[in-house]
Amino acid sequence: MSAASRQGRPPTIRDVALHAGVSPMTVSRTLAGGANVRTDVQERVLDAVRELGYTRNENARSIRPGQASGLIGVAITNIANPYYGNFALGVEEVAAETGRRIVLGNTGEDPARETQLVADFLGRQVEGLIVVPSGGAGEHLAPARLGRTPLVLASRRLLGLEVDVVLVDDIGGSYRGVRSLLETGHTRIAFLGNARSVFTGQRRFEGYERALAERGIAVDETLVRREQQDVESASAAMRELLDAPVPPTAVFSANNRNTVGALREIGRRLREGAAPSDMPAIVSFDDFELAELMPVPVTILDHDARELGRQTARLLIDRLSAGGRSAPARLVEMPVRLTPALVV
Amino acid sequence: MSAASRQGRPPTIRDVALHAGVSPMTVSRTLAGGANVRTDVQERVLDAVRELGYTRNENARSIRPGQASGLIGVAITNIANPYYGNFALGVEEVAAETGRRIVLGNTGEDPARETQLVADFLGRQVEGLIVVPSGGAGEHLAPARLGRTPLVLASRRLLGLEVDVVLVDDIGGSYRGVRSLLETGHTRIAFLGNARSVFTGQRRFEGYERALAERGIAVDETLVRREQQDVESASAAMRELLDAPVPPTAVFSANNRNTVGALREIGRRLREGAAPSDMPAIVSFDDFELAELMPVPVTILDHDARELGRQTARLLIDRLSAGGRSAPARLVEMPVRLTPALVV
DNA sequence: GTCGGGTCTGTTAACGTTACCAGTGGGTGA
DNA sequence: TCACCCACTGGTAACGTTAACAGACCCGAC
Repeated sequence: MSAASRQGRPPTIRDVALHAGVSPMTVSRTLAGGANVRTDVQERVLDAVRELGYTRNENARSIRPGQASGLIGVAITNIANPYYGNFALGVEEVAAETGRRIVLGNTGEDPARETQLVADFLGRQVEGLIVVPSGGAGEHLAPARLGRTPLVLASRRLLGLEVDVVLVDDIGGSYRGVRSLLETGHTRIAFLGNARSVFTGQRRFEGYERALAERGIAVDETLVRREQQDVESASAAMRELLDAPVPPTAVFSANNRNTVGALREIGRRLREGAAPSDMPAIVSFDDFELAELMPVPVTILDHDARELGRQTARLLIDRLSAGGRSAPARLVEMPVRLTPALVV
Repeated sequence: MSAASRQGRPPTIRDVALHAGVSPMTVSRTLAGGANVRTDVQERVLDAVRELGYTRNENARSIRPGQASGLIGVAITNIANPYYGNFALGVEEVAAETGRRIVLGNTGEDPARETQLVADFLGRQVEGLIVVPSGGAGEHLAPARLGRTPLVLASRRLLGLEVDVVLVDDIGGSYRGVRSLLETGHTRIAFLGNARSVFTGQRRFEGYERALAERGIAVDETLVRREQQDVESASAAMRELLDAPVPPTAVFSANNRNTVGALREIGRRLREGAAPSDMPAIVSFDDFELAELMPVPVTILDHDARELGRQTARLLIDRLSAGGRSAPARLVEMPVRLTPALVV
């Protein structure tokens, strides 16, 4: 029988103390490492712990001053996206190294949910916050709201917020991707991406623009589609582009969702008898599995989401171990790797 | 200035009370909904809350008897896998409906990490646990360890553990998938899957076996590969199969990782000049994006991971709202949908 | 012998919150 | 006029934990 002493409530340190015939303090000391507790007493305590199935109440522990909760709040925009899954994995990895755990929340790109999430994280006494901002103005991340809780932003930046940020080299990556298309002779290159209001969407468009400008090519607004939110709308945008009187010969897709949507549309046309050689070449920002098996050449602009997570977590851990001292905000930019299309 | 009253520590309910000229109790009542607090007093309190940037300390709150933490611990084997990402999303969705939040942990298929994770979850006073077991014996999930904390298992089952489980119709799905291959005339069908010790690996093999047996075909052990852990080893296994004196004409892949590995190997051969018609047909348990664009026909056995997450969460929420009453353990089996290969 | 130092253990008082009880004051009905 | 109820507010004590202090004991040095 390992029944708790009180009806249906988990055993407390007092129950363990009683069971082992010592004071709660001795139990606490034993569990904290056993300094200044006789070995035989420690054993008695640990036996009692096992017998009662005692687990220390971390919440009660964390309300005492100086006791950190060991939690890091992570707010991402979409857990189902493997990109953010990998990001979370990287964060978790680094957090685990310092014995911390992550609480993960999904904002679904909704600023209201993000606000609520951050408030909840703070209420649970997280030691620090990692946020992939979902586009809102970000008052809920203002220093006054966060108090002493450090914050690191990932992927996107918020204007007017002086905090650590880890970004991807969106502009440089896009520039190189589009340049690779120009070098193989393409001049009508379409852009599929996020709205101007999305930080990465804007930056990736900048890279596109810059590469074209270098060749003296003006942006053709009829080739630019920036409102797609999901795979379906990306497919639709691709359909419009391909049905235009003079369709593009190449497409620069600024993110994973757009790439998948574009490829779905291409697949549809191939099944209807279109020739692969009539389909545009694709450059995709963000990797996806089996890209090398696509019926049209797909060049990948890849960055390691997991490493992005690690870097972000490291900046945060840095702040945490620095105590209260506030260093200036840092900016880290992750490199982007270009993988040329494999020819099937 | 919204400086906290005490150096660098977040404001407490007492600070708010002082600032609003009321007692802590009145603040607590206001924050709990405002019953029996005059409207003008409520406003004064809420003003003080805003001004000080006060957030209720949920940890302190949760140590009082009868106050639930509002947390659900979710242990999955691999966050980076979009399958589990979608699963987590489903859980989060249902949890959010009841105002609860999830704490997500990654076990990486390591029973030791799972044990640690569960202990930590319990220490943080989660209201319930959702676990995708990572293959260990599961003593850390025994009722004695969990006390009153309800547990629901997803995807896999643990022998000797009488708890709610949500499974996928592994056997039936595999059976149908393999039968579809038999019906199109294949008789040499290879199996790529998980080790016998993995619950789903065993079940999916059973479906494969059953479909073959129905046609009077004995399992050819030279066509069975069950030790692959990742994409690379799956590719290697596929290579061996294709290099055999009499290669299989079709491959049943029991999970996403094996499918991707097999397709990578097929892609390699196609780039080296092999004819698509010489490649085996594929049936894949688990969906993946752009399957319809593969150079060989891929039939998909799909189940909705997000819905699996929702179902799992619902079983748990049920237990939570049932109070202490213990109903018998339930088993839910999710259906599997077969999507025939699209011909390019 | 006793003093100093160490090791070991227990007592007390918080941490931030809320349930419970005890008021206070005003209104209503007899 | 008085009893009673109700709406409102505050004091007290507890939730499970640990830091700080205090005491008990033992050992060796003077």
